[in-house]
Amino acid sequence: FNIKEYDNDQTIIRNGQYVTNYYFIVSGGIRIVIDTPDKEVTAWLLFENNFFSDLESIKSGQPSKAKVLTIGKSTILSIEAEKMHQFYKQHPEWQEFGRKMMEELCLNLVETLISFQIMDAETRYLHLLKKSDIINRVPLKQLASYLGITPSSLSRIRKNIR
Amino acid sequence: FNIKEYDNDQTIIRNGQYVTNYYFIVSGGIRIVIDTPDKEVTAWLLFENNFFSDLESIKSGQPSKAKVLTIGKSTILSIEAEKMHQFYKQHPEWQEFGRKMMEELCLNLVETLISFQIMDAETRYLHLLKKSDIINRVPLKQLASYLGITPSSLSRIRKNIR
DNA sequence: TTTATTTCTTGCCATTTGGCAATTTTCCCA
DNA sequence: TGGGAAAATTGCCAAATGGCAAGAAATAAA
Repeated sequence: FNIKEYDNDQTIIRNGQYVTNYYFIVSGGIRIVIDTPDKEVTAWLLFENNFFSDLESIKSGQPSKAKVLTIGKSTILSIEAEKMHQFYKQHPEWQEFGRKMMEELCLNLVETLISFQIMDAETRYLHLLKKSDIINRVPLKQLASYLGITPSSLSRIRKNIR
Repeated sequence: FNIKEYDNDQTIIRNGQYVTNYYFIVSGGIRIVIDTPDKEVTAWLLFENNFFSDLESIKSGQPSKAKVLTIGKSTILSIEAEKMHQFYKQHPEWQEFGRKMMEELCLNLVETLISFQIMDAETRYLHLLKKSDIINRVPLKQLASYLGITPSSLSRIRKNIR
């Protein structure tokens, strides 16, 4: 394991990088950002006690399509995916840990996905407000793209709610 | 393993059921449907050679919030989650299989989620059209809710494209 | 095959969301 | 602490999407 301290808004994974590590957030948070021709989209937000990486890049060996930046001062652990896989081979009982980790992530992804299928933007915002404190930890701009809308729309939604 | 043949549109998992099995689609397909007060939403679509279940219900022991129905004549394998977990314990090397399964699912979920964050409905439809033949295997009504829009909107999008 | 049912399409209009730009507010850092 | 930059709010209007309902088309049932 490798431990590293970051300041606010520092890059952990660059767009185009070949990702070879798994990461764990000890403190602070990260945002996973997709660069598109016209904007930056916050695809996912994570805070302390969560794992993250770019599974696709690790699995396929292709460069990452996303970048990862810290939110506030953050302490991040990292381990080579290769070492982790070796560790799994030597201690197969730990595979269960990896599987449950993935299951947990799937459950969160499914919940978020369904929120896009069944809710409009305002309901999605209220839903997020209820279930997490993400809303108080990132600026409106990033929250908006996480919700799949523009900053001005989110600003108007907030005004409606007041 | 238990094997079972289904006709079109038969129920594999009922809404409110306590799910205790993992499933595998040998042939045919399934749709995962969420009932909301005003409509039925097709949350996910899967066809042959894929696993599915209700991870949340299995994990939490709570009744399922979704139902699962066949698409066309389908052959479905099922196994008790409990047996599967025992099997994992006895053959830890298979945990890797379970973990990779989950990873694969995560990758698909992430891709779909990002499509909601960065694309409008028309682009999302074209994207789906390009990457899969789902579009030819389910009626417009179900496709629309999978894309998070109404049937009439999807019908108009199709008209625009022509 | 014929009938009945469901799905699909389309028009009309309301609502939501986006694009752009000006102003205000907040935040950062020199 | 002050000044500059970024973020947030808001108005204006355009575009996208939804709600509803009627008619056409497709599908299933008898």
